[in-house]
Amino acid sequence: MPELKSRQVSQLPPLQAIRVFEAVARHLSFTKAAGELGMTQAAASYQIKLLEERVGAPLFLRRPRQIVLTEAGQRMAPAVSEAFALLGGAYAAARSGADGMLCVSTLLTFASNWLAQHLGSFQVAHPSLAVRLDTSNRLVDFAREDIDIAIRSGGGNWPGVEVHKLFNADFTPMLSPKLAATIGGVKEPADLLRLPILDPGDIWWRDWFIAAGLPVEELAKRPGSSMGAQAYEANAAIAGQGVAIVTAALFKAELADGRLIQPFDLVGDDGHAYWLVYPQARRNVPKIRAFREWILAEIAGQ
Amino acid sequence: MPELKSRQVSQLPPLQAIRVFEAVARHLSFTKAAGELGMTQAAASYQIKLLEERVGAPLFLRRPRQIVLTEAGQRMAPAVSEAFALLGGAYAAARSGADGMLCVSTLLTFASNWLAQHLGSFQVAHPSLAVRLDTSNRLVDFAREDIDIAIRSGGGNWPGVEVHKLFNADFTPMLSPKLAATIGGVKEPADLLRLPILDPGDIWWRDWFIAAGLPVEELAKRPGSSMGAQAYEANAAIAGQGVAIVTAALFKAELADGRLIQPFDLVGDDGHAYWLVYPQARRNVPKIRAFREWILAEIAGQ
DNA sequence: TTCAGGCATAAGCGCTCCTTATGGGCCGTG
DNA sequence: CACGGCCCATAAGGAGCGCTTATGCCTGAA
Repeated sequence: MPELKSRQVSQLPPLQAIRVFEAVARHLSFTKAAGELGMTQAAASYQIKLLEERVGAPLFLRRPRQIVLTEAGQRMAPAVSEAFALLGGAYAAARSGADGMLCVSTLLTFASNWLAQHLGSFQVAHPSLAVRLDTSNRLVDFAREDIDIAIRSGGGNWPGVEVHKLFNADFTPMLSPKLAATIGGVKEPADLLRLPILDPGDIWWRDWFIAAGLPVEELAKRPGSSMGAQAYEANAAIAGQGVAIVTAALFKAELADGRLIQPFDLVGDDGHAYWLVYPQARRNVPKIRAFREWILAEIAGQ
Repeated sequence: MPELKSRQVSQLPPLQAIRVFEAVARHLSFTKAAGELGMTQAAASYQIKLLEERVGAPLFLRRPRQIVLTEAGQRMAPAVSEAFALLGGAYAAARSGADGMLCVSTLLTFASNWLAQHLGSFQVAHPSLAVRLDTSNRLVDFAREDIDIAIRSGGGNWPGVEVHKLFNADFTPMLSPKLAATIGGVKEPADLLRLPILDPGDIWWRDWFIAAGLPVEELAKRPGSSMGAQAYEANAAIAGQGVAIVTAALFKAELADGRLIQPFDLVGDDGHAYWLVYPQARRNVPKIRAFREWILAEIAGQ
């Protein structure tokens, strides 16, 4: 659309020159304005001259000890100042306003079993930061979604992002004490075979069974019912519906208050872990740095 | 004032990037925005990336077939657009607004005896141009006064200005027919000696007397009374108070209607002339070009 | 008269910003 | 299902804008 192009080009003034004009009009001094803008007096003089040529009229009258605005300059100055105030405000708002809202994409399980219990201390430490949680198991693409930082599970090798390991995604069977009591307690791995297995198709079960020396064929026979999130399976386990295989680190509260028990110390580990990830380019953004430092300290401290 | 400097520098965004942002936000397309701004898509991409780094947050989400504003971008876009509208308006107003007012500095005599009678046709030809006359005999300095164009009398060799000769500042005696009748008509130069000479100390009288073969000693004896402007002396002459030596070209109307007569064809010429002058740099400014072309045609046509 | 303050101007160069070229991702179509 | 088109990202390279330094001029004050 060439007509748009020519229209715009001719309609907008040289911006750098306008910025200088605004400062000079405010100070009524080339030297002072140049100082404010961090450049030399000669540069200011150059820009004003440039702008005057573009406008087609002098903007300042050069009087011996000072300069004054011409009529044309007087007409232009107020609007220009206002425009820059607007621009500066919008820019500042975007800078700090963006800092006021932290969008965290997190896995459902992590959100309900870890963040929900810890986020309070982050809010206390950063009261001006509003946290928006976006829980989904999708692998977020920072370029396509309005997400600042994410919790992911996996191998930790994603390109273009900064990663910090939170904890290993090891896994171990867990069940309610009441369910365990129905068979007189779970003493050894084989006891599990006498109980319902939640999501027996899960590769974790297979890995753990192998590690525990149990026959994996058993699993195949079980009716499959994947709920797709540890939190759901854990709830089923708490309700006594079966044994779930989950990451122990995410259920410390349930273990502590006895809703769940972890019958064996043996944990499986497929090399996966929970990671904190965010775009490398944004590692120094205040709110991202704040969240990173908080969560790493929180993980290390517990 | 270093604190001002740092404040400003950090507060204002990179303007070129902001301009690109405004266009991209309007089109929601890098390619189209780049087209509007007359640059390549790569350049727009570069500037947006730059701005995003400065703001500390992404401004657009890159979706497959289009881009959308992030929250931060949405906050910034309206204010930025408004600011640019303001800027564009102020700039356009200064460009055309400056064209709407033409400040002419002119000699008193020229204003009252030539411009006053001709300016009407200029107004008709350029109805949108308001002309402000600044009559004074000072030599205006375009850098110090808010003047677009000037009429000057002199040798025509001024530095830094464009000059056009309007007519020679030749001079010749003029008087009212009634005064001439009091001595039975003015037939030859010597007749003037029998009449009052207005401003006899004027160098023009001396030059003309010499050219006419009259004794200049006569002039020295006369009581001096310079009025400093031809218009005043001409008025005195019209009132019959004496003989004035003035530039004939400026009194064509008075000659035509008989208020003044020019008894001799002999004119003095000291090499001076009336000139149209204006800053060289502004020779192509529309209103200046308009006035120049008009006055030269007017002079040539009469 | 000299000095200080302020703007204009010239020369020179660095750095921003733009261009060209290329690649990748996604969508529609044959 | 593969291909072409559309759009954005990125890298490398170059041009010109816009800055700096240096200097001069003018004016008003001491």
